[in-house]
Amino acid sequence: MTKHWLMKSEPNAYHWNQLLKDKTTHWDGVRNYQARNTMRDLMKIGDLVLFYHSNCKPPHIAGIAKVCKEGYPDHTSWDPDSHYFDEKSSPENPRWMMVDIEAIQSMETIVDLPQMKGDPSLEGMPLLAKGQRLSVQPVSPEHFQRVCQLGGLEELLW
DNA sequence: GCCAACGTTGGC
DNA sequence: GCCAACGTTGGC
Repeated sequence: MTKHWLMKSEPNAYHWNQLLKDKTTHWDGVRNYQARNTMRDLMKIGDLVLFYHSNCKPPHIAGIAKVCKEGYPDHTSWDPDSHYFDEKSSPENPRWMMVDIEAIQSMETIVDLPQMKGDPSLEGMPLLAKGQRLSVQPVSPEHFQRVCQLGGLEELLW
């Protein structure tokens, strides 16, 4: 059963266009337990991902990706030179996990946050909940479908 | 730049 | 186990 997720990235940290160039990337740097557990336990190969640009004007969904490698240790967590270094993590006892994702396709038109907030059929979407800041979060199949539709991808079946 | 919301830390 | 202090997220 394919599941659906949303992953946030600040455009100046890792831009959707970079994923288009790279084809795939490992989602390193998540240092939140709930998001880690989602990547470690729940995200499976083939699951679909909304790629969200946060902390920009306006925040928006830029494209669709899929999980291409399931949870494994985030090596940046034991790299002292990494911005994401965590002294409590080691190769023997990794504390943080990541998945790999692969770009599928850009939105025809980006779907921005005000648009999503104003769409009645996206009511209840976790992204839109007040105060939520999870960088990896679930999306219902219906909400995923609707965002694709708003982004001009209605001809495709997700 | 502001600040509300949230998660983590650490003293007790 | 509680909770105050602190740091971060991220929209505005």
